[in-house]
Amino acid sequence: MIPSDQAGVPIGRIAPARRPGIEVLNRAVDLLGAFTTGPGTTLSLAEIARRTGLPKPTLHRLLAALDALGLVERTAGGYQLGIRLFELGEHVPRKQRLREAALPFLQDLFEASHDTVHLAVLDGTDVVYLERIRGHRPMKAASRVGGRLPAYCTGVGKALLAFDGEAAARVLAMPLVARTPYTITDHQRLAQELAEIRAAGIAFDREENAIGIACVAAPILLDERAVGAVSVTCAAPRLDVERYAPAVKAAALGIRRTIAHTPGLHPTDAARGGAP
Amino acid sequence: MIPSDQAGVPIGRIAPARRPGIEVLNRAVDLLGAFTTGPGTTLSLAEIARRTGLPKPTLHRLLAALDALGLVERTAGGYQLGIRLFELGEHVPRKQRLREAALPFLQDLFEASHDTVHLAVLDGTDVVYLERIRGHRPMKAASRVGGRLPAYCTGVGKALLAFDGEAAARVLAMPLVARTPYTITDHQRLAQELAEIRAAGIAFDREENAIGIACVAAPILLDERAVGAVSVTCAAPRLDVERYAPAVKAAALGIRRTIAHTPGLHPTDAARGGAP
DNA sequence: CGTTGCCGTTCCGCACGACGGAACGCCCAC
DNA sequence: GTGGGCGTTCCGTCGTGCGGAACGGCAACG
Repeated sequence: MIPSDQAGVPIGRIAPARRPGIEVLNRAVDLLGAFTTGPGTTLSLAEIARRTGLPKPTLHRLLAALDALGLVERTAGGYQLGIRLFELGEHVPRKQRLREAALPFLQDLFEASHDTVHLAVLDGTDVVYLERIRGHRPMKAASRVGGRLPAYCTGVGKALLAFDGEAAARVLAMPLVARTPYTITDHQRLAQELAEIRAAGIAFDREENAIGIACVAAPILLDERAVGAVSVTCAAPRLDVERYAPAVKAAALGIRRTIAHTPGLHPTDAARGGAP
Repeated sequence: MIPSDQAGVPIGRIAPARRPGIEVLNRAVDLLGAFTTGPGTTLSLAEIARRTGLPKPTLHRLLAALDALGLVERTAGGYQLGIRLFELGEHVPRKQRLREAALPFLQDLFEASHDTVHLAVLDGTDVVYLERIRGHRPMKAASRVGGRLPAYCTGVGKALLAFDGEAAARVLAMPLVARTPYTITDHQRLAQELAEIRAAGIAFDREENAIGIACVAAPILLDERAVGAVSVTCAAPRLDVERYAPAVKAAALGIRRTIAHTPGLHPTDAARGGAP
């Protein structure tokens, strides 16, 4: 009687996009991630639905659950990330230990250069900034602590990739989109540059991520693997970024020395970071 | 015939402890929380099982899922909290905005007192520390940024409760366990003290949380409600903590002025924090 | 004023995915 | 050799997360 019955297979069902893991968790983290992509820190349910593509009733339920757990807080204008997340974030050892050991050296580097100084680690195929020290000079395309950028187009990112084979392999198997005319988009060229960085122990970014921004970066090595990277960033016209190379390298070595054999600085994972 | 069959109700099934929300999420957060209770930052699966009471196969599955999401990282000796959590934590507006506005005032307070300075907010019936500035004086019972303490036995906690009716009500409906001989464990007495704090705009902690530690705290008010609190902490023998009261109060007022009408500083929630 | 659009919210029956006891292989300490 | 603790896999069951549909409130519109 009802014609559409014949279809048998429901049409609306667009490939459930089989991801590994537990669906609810994946979705919940997508939801939380919506707060870190794009501007705004307080999002309405509808806005989250737009960013994540999840159906509204589902979000409603998830948000209620996350609110009760303190991962999200309900405010007048919508929802925002909750204090509990901050609490958990402060207990992340990769961040905690590295930052603690590195801070004095970052300070020195800042004194010496009076330009923006960064400390970052690798996560999948991205870099995440753990710390930043900056002066009063305006810096467009401002990075932020807790911010995330593709590794292949940043100084710290390339420094890290050069000393992390697995991660490099993942990046080299992934389309490299141009963020400026200077971004490296050719896999072979990237592989070659990583080799050079590996040899020199220093990496440069010359407006590959943002026009007008250049930087020098050095990896912090431990057992032949990079557990983090330091960099000095400044306005591109000043081509003397290279002047800071020795200082940056020295800072990285200093940090390496103080963390010596601190455990738990590199994860032993492999998966993750696969790109469409 | 197996006699136990007659029971009808399975014995092992200890009341599923009906919590609201989504079970998987509750458990996942319990799991993550295991890393913030007790010492150690790298836990084995078995250790997590002990702390959370969850069955091992379940944990195994959860950990794999959380690892794939970056909330947890697998290392040589077990699991640890993952960078992704730090990333999310840095995007929490309650923390971000307050901290940013407060930092200069905290610095001033430190210059003036040369004792440990704290910035904290309320979460449920606890306080969570957002920032700490401390000198070289050793301070036992060390607090930590991202740390959590019951509100009723800390200076900042009482300052916050005095100006948050809902939270105070929740605390007053909850058993108050003594952490030192000086801890307030009587509900009526606490209610009275909160009233005094409300009148004076200043709170004291005289070894109520830890022996040998005293502090002065003042709430940061916005629309009659506390959105955070500042405190100066020092060794208890020095009974002149009161000397700092004016400075602490002034700092709180200064912070209040700079955040003026910043939105999103207090959550509108209610639930949560119910205690067994 | 009715209308339209977008919002957050509730309902409810179905299907699928999380669940965990049981059992396994491993390594280490005794 | 043996016992205990560990991480891991399997698999049948049942509970629970799912989301389309429908609702009421609100603001902007003609």
